[in-house]
Amino acid sequence: MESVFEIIAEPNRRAILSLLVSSQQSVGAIERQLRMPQPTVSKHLRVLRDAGFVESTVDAQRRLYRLNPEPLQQVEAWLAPFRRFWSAHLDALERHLDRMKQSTPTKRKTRRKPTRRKPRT
Amino acid sequence: MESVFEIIAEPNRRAILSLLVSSQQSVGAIERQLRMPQPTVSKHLRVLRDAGFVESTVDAQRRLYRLNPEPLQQVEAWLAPFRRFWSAHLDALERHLDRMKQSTPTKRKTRRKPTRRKPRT
DNA sequence: TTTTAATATGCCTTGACACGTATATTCTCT
DNA sequence: AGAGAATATACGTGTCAAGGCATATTAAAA
Repeated sequence: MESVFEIIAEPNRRAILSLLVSSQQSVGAIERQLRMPQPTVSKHLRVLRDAGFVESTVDAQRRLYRLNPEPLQQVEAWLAPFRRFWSAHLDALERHLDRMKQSTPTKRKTRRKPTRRKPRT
Repeated sequence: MESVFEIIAEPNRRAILSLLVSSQQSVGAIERQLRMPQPTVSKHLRVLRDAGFVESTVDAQRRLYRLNPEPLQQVEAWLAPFRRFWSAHLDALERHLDRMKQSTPTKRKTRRKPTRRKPRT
């Protein structure tokens, strides 16, 4: 289980995380609210904890799990560069710029019609 | 392949998406820049396209792929509620509130020592 | 029309992971 | 100490997706 993205790819884990936004929860509480078998909850919590998404404290026999934001910030970070795509309604503009750049590392004078392209090296 | 999260769970797909941030690219260009076999690229692009992450236009035999932001906005949306966890440095405050809520749906009088916390309810 | 470039698809294998069920572990309370 | 609650872990199983390789497809160039 490498990246944070694989962690949050699992629906149940996302559910657990979302649940923990409001407050910390015991395993049993999660189990009941999300209607999933206890071993499933524990296993997912294990994964989440190993990945640093949650932390736990002990309260007698029960464990209270709470959110730890760091790993999610990685997602946030990855997402950042894309944000410019919807932050304004510059859809058209952006598409325009897109066309202009058209970077293709190999030298390539590609145009459409009469002038074709050279047989690429 | 259901959720957008599973789509971006794959490292190569994330790489492709990131590559498309700068400009649209042909399959071959992606293939070369990311150093991955062509079928792999095509397959991932297929997945990305089916999921609405990219769109393509035809340029002779080659296809130009460009980004489509919508699906990523879903990630953004899911992430939103968590943002309050790092937006301010209210880590301490937040942890405090966390403790206060402490919801445990079932009736449960199990307490620890003489004076624990009030039996909730 | 034959060849070559660019991309897509099909098949097969392999590995990862989620789940269910059973069981172990650790507390608490009587 | 014994019973029961809360949580963790082990094991076996099925599924599904990613990769490799070969091949099909489409378009262009010779």
